[in-house]
Amino acid sequence: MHRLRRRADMPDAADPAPMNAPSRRKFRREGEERRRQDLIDATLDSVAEHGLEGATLRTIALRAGVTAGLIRHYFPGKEDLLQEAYAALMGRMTEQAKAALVMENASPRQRLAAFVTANLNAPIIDQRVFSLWATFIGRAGADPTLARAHREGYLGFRNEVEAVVAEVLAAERRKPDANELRHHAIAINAIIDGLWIEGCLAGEMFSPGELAAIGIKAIEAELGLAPEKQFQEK
Amino acid sequence: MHRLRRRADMPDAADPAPMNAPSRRKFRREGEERRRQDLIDATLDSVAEHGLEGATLRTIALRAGVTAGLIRHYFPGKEDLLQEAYAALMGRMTEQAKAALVMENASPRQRLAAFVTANLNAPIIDQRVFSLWATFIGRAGADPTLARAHREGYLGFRNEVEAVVAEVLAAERRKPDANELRHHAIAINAIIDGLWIEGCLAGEMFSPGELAAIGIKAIEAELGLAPEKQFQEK
DNA sequence: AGGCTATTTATACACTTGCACAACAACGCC
DNA sequence: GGCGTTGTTGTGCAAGTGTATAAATAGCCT
Repeated sequence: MHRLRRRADMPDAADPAPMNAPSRRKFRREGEERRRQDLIDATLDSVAEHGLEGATLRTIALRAGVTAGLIRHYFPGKEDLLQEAYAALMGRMTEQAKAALVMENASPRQRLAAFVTANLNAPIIDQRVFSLWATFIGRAGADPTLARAHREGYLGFRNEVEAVVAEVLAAERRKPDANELRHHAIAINAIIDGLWIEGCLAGEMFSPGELAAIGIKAIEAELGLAPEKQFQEK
Repeated sequence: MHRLRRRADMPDAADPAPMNAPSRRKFRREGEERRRQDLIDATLDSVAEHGLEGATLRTIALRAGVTAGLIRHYFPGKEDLLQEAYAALMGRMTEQAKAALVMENASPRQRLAAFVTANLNAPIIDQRVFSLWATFIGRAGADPTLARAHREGYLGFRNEVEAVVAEVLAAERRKPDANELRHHAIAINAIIDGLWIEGCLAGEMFSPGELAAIGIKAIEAELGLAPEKQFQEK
C-alpha cells in the first residue's frame, strides 16, 4: 500500500460503513504572509535536517502542518520555494550580523569588538544555520543565481567590515590607502568566517567566549593595535 | 515512452526485425580497484555538479561508463558509496594540504609560509572541491559519521599547524604555553579556512598570490613576527 | 442566515529512484 | 579450443517525486 487514499479506492461496494466516509481534515485559513513564512520556515527546517535531497514537498508540508498541494498555491514550483527560502536565510544572517554594528556612544574599536563578539556567539554560531549555509552554498558553483546571491551578501558584509576598520584606524590617527584597507577587510572577514565555521562544527571544543576572544586578538594583531586592557570583555 | 526497453517489451509478435534483436552493450572487465576508484570519482563529479540530490545511481553509472546495476556489485548501497566518496575526498584534501609541510633545508618560518601559500592557491583553491566540501559538511549536523570524519580531519590539520607554529616560535626564542599555542593554531586555522572559502567562491576577485600574501601577513601579525623582507615570495 | 470565493485538501499521474535478479559475455584456466 | 567463473548488462518493481486538478470548506460580505 503505497498510495494513501481515503475515499476513491475500491469504487464498488467495498466500504462497510459508508456513513463515516467524508471525514476530511479540518483546517484553518491563515493570512497569506503567515502561510508563506511558515512554508519557508518549514523548508529551511527540512533542508537543515535532511538536506536538499530529503526536503520533499510532502516533508515540508507535513512540517508546516498543511498538505503538499497547498505549496503550489503559494509557490510556482519547488525551485521557487527553495530560492525564497535561501533568500530569507541570507537576509536573516546578514541582518543579525550587522545589527551588532549599530551602537551609539561607542568608540570604533569597541564597535568592532562588539561586532566580532556578536558574530562568534549564539545565535549566529549555530549548527543548524551552518548546515543550511553549507547546503545551499555547495550549489553555488552550479547555480549562478545562488552564486550571485552569495557574492552580494559577502561583499555587503565585507564592506561593513571595511567601514569599521577605516573608523578604527582613523581614530588611531592612521591613514591607510585603499588597497591596505581592502586587505585588512579580507583578512578580518576570513578570521570571522573561519572561527564561525569552527564554532558551528565543534562548538563544544571551545569555552564560552573563547572564540570571540581569539578573534578579537587576531584582528587587533592584524590591524596592529596595541592590546590595551581597557577593552576586556565584561 | 518512459521506460526504455530493448527486448522484453510487447511479448507477442510486434518486433518487425527479430534478427538484430540481441544487440547488447559491449563491455570490458576492469580490475576491482580501478572500478571502485572510477565509481568514486564519478560519484564526486556527480555530487559536485548536481548536488547530493542529483547524484543518482544512474547518473553516476553513466559518468563512470557503466550501467547502474554494476554499482551494487561493488557497494552494498548508495549510502556506502557516498561515504567512501567523502572519505576519499577528505583524504586527498588533507594529503595535499600537508604535503607542503615536508620541506627539507627550510626554516620553520619558511615552511609555514610555504604551507599557507600551498593552501591558498590551486589546486587546493578550487571551486569544485569547495562545492563537494560544502555539500558533504552540510550534512555533518545530521550525520554523526560525517561529523566524526570532519572532526578528525580538522584536528589533524590543526595539530599540524600547531606543530609548525611551535617550531616558528621556538626559532624566535619564544616559549609559549600550551593554551597560547592552541589559540594561535585556532586563529591561524581560521585565517586559512576563511581565505580558502573566499578564494574558492570568488577567486577572480583576487589577483594571483594575493590571498596567500594576505594570509601570510595576517598570520605573521597573529604570531607577532616582524615582517622581515627576506621572506618575500619568489 | 446564506451565498461566494479563495484557501485548503485529496487524489491522479507521469516519471524517477534505489534496489533485486536473471541473463549474458569477457576473460583466465585447463 | 572449450569451459566455468564472475563482472556486467538489462529489466522489473515498489516506493517515492513534483506537478496538475477536482472537490470541499472556512470565513468574509451583505
